[in-house]
This record gives sequence, C-alpha cells and structure tokens, in this order.
Amino acid sequence: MPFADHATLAVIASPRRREILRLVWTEERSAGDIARAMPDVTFGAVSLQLRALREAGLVDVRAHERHRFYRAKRKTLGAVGVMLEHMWTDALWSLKLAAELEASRRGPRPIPPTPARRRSAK
Amino acid sequence: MPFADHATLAVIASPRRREILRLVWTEERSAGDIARAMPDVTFGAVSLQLRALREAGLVDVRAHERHRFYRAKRKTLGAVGVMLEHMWTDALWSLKLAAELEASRRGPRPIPPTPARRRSAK
DNA sequence: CAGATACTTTAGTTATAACTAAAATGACGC
DNA sequence: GCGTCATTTTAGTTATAACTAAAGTATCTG
Repeated sequence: MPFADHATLAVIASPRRREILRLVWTEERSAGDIARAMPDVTFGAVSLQLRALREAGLVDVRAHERHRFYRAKRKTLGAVGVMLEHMWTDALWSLKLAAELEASRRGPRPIPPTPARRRSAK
Repeated sequence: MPFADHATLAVIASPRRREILRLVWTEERSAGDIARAMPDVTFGAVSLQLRALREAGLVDVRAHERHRFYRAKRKTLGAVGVMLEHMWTDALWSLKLAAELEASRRGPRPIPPTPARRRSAK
C-alpha cells in the first residue's frame, strides 16, 4: 500500500470531488442524496465525479434496490485522508470551497427554468 | 499555517511540478539546471511551471548574477512534503513518472531539428 | 407490462493547463 | 552601448476536465 499516487492526487485536486468525499466520509449516502446536497450542478455531473472517485478506488459502492450508496474508503486514503480532515476543520473552509467550486466550473451554465414561460417561441 | 489548501493540492497534482520540487528538495538549483534535467520540454515550459510553484509559495528564489536559484519550501509543504518523499522512495516511482508526464502533455510536439535540412523549401 | 424512480451514460460545449516558438528582459563583460 | 547568457514573458496550439441536456438502463410498483 503506497502512501499516495498520482491518480489519488489528481482526484483530490478537484474541489468538487473533495466535497463529495466529505459528504461520504463518516457514513454512506445515495447518489441522489449527494446530488441534492450540490444544487449548483446536475445529477449527471455528480454521477460522473462519483465514477472518477470509484475508478480511482477512493469510494465503495453498494447497490440496494434503486439506490447506490457511496462511502469513502478512508483506509485507502491514509495520509491524504488526514490532510482532507484538516482542511475541513479549517474555520475558513466553507468560504474557500465556494470560491474554488466557482473557479473550477466548465461548460455551459444551466438554463434557469423560467416557470412563467413554457415552450418558448420558435 | 493550515495543513494544506486547494492551491497546494492543485500545484502538486501535476507530475511536472512534482518532478521540479524533487529536484530542488534538498539543495537549490538554477532554472537552467532544472530545465537541463528535463530535456523533453523547453526552457520556457519549465520557467512557467517555476512561476506556478513560486506563486503558490512552494519554492524560494534567490537571484545571483545571471542565475535564479530555486529551492523547495519544505516547511510550508508540511504533510504534503512527507507524502511526496514517500512517493519518491517508491521503487516503481520513475516508471510511473514517465507515464504520467507523457499523459499530461499538451500543445504541439516540438519540431525535431533535422540537421541535414537548413532553410526548408518554399 | 406501463410508468415512475434512481441512477448512469452519451454527445456536445467551454475554459483552461501544459506545452511551443519566438520576443522581451536583465545582468555581465568588454 | 553592444553582444552574450540566463531567464521570463507572450501569443498561439492542443488535449482534456468539468460541466450541460438528453437519452439510456435498471429496478420497483401497481
């Protein structure tokens, strides 16, 4: 068991994936539960990041009925995990996170669903 | 002094920058010295990565005559530094590094200087 | 089996990281 | 001041990360 590798460092370099890890750090959560905790992105986006975490071997998944429950593999993360825990207990952490998430955004912005307009012109 | 922050994680996520950090870990080295140790990229590319490390506060620079000497700020890196040291002592480390550097390449490939042809047609 | 629910996957978009070649900067020696 | 050396900076290229909307898959429920 190596201390850390490139794949692990690459995965935890993303604020979005760190935020997911934090959510599933102490207890498992369903994909939908995680997605609902991040209303600024679509379910699909969260699902893709969950895949990245899964492929890096940083989370476990358990399927039950229609749900998939994710949980951080804290043992595997080792020293990196300790580092993340320190980040999360930092008093200024949530302020920083918001800025990082905004800065790392890509692709088109979501079209805000204008409730008054259904089936727009042309 | 926080344990680690997003900027630090982002900077060490790059295999190229980790390799530079390794070179300046125990003793200072000039920019040219570092660039010469990485013949697969131009001096300019190395200089840009040195700037990234400088701006993240992960290296010190000392100007002397025409040279600039870089050195890792090991204290600042703290736990992250310990992690890096473990990566570097990994037996398979150099094999992995080569693969990571190749995988993270961007932009045009260097034009190999064909010595037989000077001032091509057209 | 139809429809709903809970995801995952695909195809397409945008911003950016990591490079390149070449121009610019700064210090030194004459 | 002029040329050389060491390095940085600029402008441009390419591959990819992180998203979106929409389509696809699987499972349960009546």
